[in-house]
Amino acid sequence: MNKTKQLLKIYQKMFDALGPRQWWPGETSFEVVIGAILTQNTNWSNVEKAIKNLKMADKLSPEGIYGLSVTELAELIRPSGFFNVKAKRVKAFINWLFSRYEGSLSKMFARDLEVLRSELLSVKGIGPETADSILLYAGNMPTFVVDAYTHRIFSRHELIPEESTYDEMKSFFEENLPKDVQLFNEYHALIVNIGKMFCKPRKACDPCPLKDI
DNA sequence: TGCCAGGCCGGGT
DNA sequence: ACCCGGCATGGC
Repeated sequence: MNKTKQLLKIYQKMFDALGPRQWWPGETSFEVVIGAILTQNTNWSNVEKAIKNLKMADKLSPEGIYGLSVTELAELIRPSGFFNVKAKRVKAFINWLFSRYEGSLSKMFARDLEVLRSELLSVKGIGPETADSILLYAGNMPTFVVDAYTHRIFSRHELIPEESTYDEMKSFFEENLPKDVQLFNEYHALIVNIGKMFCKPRKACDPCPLKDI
C-alpha cells in the first residue's frame, strides 16, 4: 500500500472514531492567532481562561494588546502558564504585525504562504508549530501542522522514524496528501484529539483506534 | 500526588 | 549541529 493510501486510511479511522472536530476553537482569526501562542506546551483549558480574561478586559484585538505593557498583558494571561515569556512573545508578534502589516491580519494573510511562514518564524517566540497553526487555522492556508502527538502516534506505529524532525514530518504529510486546507485542518485536529485520548507518554495506546494499521 | 499539557529560546558542548 | 534547562498554571 502506498503512503497516500495509508495516510488516508488512518484519516478515515480517526474520523470514524471521532467525527468532525470543527477546529480551531475561537470566534475570530485573531483569537486563533493568540491562542496558538498561548497554547505552547500548555493545556487548552488554561488558554481558555487567559483568552477569557483578555475578552473581559476588552483587549482581545491588535490595538488592545498593543496598548498594554508586557506586565499588564502577563497578568491577564497568567492562567495560561509561562505567562512572562508568553507576554513577551505575544507582544513581539503584535509589534511585528504593526510594523510589517499595519496591525492588519487581512494584509498579513494576503501574503504568499511560504514567504509569510518564514516571516512568522523570524518573530521571537513563534516556532514552526505556532507558525503553521496560525497559517492553517487562522489564515486557511494549506500548510500541515505537526505537533508532539503527531510525532508520538506516527513514530509508535512506525510510520516515521522516531528521530524525525519537524520539517521531515511536515514534508511526509504534505508530500503524501492532497494539498487541501480542509483536509489538513481536520487531519491535525483528529491527531490531537486521538492523541489526548489514547496516546499518552510512556503508556500503552490501548484501546487505540489505529491499532491494526 | 506527581505527571502532563496543541513549544520555543538560549547557552553550553 | 544537537542537547538540555528554564519557563508556570491548573486538571486529573
